Amino acid sequence: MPALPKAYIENIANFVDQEVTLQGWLYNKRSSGKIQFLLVRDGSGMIQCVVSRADVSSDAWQAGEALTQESSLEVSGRVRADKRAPGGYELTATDLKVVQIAEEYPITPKEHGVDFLMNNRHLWLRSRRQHAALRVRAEIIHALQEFYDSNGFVRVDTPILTPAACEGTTTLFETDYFGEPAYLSQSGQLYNEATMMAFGRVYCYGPTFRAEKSKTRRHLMEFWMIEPEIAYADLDECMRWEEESVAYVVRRVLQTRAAELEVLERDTSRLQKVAVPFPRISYDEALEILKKAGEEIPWGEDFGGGHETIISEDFEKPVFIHGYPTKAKAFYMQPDPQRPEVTLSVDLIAPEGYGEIIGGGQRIHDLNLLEQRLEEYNLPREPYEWYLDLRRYGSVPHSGYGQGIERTVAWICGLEHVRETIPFPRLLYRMYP
RNA sequence: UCCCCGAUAGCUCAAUGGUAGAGCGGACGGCUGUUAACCGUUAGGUUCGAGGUUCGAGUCCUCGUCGGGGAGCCA
Repeated sequence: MPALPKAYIENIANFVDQEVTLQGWLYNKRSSGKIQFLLVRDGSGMIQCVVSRADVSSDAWQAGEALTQESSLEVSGRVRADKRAPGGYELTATDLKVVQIAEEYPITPKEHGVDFLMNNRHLWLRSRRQHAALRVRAEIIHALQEFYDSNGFVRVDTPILTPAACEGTTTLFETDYFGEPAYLSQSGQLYNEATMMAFGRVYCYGPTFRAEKSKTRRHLMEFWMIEPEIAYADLDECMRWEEESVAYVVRRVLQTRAAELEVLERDTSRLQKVAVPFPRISYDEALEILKKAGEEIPWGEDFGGGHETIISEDFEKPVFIHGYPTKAKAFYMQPDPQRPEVTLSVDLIAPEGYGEIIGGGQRIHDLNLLEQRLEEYNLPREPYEWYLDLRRYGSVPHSGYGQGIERTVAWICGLEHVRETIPFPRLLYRMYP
């Protein structure tokens, strides 16, 4: 094979009328007696390569004949703009070399069931829609980090192995730490509050674990969260960081991942409307909306997924719900000084029924109140001594929040289920592959 | 943990209680512009498991296993 420049399909427009070599895999093939249409993907994109029997060596033609779905190959040829091609470009092949002939590939270009696809998740990742969703996921993570990094936040990551519950409510995965019990982190927040006192504005990004037997389209046992924590921020500033970051990310994905959104058949007109400011309603106002929709729930109870959907349908953008009842929220939530029965907490509900994508609020900064809350929630004092220290040495009002990456990806991509937003989802009763 | 639904060829699905089939994928052959290409030939089955009803069960009943959707909980 001649030494031609290597190209990636995402940059193929830069090589029009030049001869290049692509290294990739066969996605699909259509052929007749004298012409082969090879749909080749290389991880960066997909392009159709046209092999004419008259134009290539006999070896190259035979190589094309032998190719099965997902066989790996190197193909050289001239890049050509062609209106008939879905991506706008085609490669007129001059040479073709098989790297490996794939065995009979289980995922055919027809419909498949969820169970089968999940059992073949390691292969399913190559499919067009899965590839697009994970490309968008990568863009979202990149954009979020870029947003915080360029706004004075320092990324300071928190431990995954922890000695005790962060919030004491949810079930934790327990593991053995040289004879001592250790737990997989369900949130970096408490540690974030410590690093925030050192760096002012921080965020952590990493996996979190919930041993809840949740079996819905919005739940994973292992999911990723980005958690900012901001010194001297009140609830209002907290909401402003949330909406600015979310609007930034949506704008960014629309700009750079339009092709992927199209593969996903996402209606982007809904995303175009996601600009600051986001609407803000109180818990009490949310109850009113539910009441009008015929879903009356008693004051003090938290919303279910169905309730969030009803509320989100009243708004075009993500909507803040703030001021949840104290008893419905975690022990560290700062009570509203005007109404101690509610907290300075806030959830951000995504549009179109995608549910809560961010939860957070202002934290208790007063030592005595925090000690009192630990008692009220029946939490042991000793594991929280270091956390109480943060209120002994220069305590300040502060706020923070946690954004669930998979729910954010599901919303922006318009996906039915979070299992398609992460490469290898950990689901209830499913840990393979 | 609870409620609902499902399991038949590698995959997606058909089959009134009466001989288990199609499309895709595989193999072989044909076709010079195909777009989930098309056309012909062909191979491919312990109908999830264990019992039961019946002359006869893929089909009806019981139990179990696995999976899907949802609830609760949450991001």
